[in-house]
Amino acid sequence: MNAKISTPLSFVPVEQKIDRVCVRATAPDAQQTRQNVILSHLIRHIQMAQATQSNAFLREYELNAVSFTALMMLFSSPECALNPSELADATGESRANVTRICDELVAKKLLTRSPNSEDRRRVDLRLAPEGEELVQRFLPQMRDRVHNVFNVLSQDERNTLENLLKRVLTELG
Amino acid sequence: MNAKISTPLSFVPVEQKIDRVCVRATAPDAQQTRQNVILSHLIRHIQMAQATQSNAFLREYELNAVSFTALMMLFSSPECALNPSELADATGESRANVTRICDELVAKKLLTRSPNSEDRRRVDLRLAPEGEELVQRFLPQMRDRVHNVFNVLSQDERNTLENLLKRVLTELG
DNA sequence: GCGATTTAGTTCGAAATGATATTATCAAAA
DNA sequence: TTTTGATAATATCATTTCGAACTAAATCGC
Repeated sequence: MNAKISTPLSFVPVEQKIDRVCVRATAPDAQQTRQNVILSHLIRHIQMAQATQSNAFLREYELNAVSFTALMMLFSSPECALNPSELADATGESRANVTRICDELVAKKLLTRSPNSEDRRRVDLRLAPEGEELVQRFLPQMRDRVHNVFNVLSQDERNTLENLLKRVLTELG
Repeated sequence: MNAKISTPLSFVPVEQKIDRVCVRATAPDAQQTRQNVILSHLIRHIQMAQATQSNAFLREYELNAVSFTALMMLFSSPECALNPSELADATGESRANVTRICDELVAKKLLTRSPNSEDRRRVDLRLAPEGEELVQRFLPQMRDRVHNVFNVLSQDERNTLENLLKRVLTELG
């Protein structure tokens, strides 16, 4: 019953291919290109592996990683309320997708939608009590999942990683 | 100041929300939880921003990031050939998706499919000359895109980042 | 004020992706 | 040999996602 998908996440074959790309491409600064591409793919593989694992865990509870993230971001907002566009920024999802996700969450009574009194274009999304309970219930388990992954690094290393990733993200803005 | 007009990618609001999650969750090791969650979301946001940018660039040429990565991985393989499952590992995509992607690439004459002579279950995917040209043509531009992002880091910092990310990915395997 | 522009949110259609079942082949054990 | 199980690839179906078009409401410029 160990349906653990045999996921050979070994990055070695990927890295070898990137090496060969750089050899074949004969770029002027092949070494740096090689490293940049590797960094890019590392991030991609990590993200996909994380999403896959989170989704597999949450599926039993008829949730997915994006919905849970949305609930968590609401959970952590003042009065548990956000606008759809704020939620889109917080989760990284498109606004269209946020609309759909909120449809689902409202249908599940985890979330309420109400018109904003000051700006009638806006909508207030507010976490319902059931949504709050749900977040409280799953947070520890989700925390453990993330925990185990980054615990291979020391505190210093985590600080370094955080700093480096933030600078990279800033560059993408 | 903080309200940067054209920067929806600002991570600051996300980080503030993560902070509040940790405060509310009252975990025993809130500080470390906070950092782990931030790291997780940083990686997610970087990956999504990268994918969005690459897709936007490649769309003009009726390609997407995944297809291009597939072509690149073939480009760098011995004899420009791989099996679908190898290609799935190299790209991080599911096998089902690799089948579909290859359907497209074969239709575009960028790729050929032929049965493997030794094991008739297998299929040999081979980059067609047109596919090879295409990779050669776009590689410099794709390289520049990745380049600019990671160039904010020094050589030492890139080495560190590579090392840290590899250890994280290993933990996910 | 008032038209033009911008912004917030949604809708809709198309594209991308994954999970599962299916088919064909190989490998290994009985 | 026959059977059993594993593996490779695909087909099928449902879900997820984004982009573009759209509506409504606010704001800006005059």
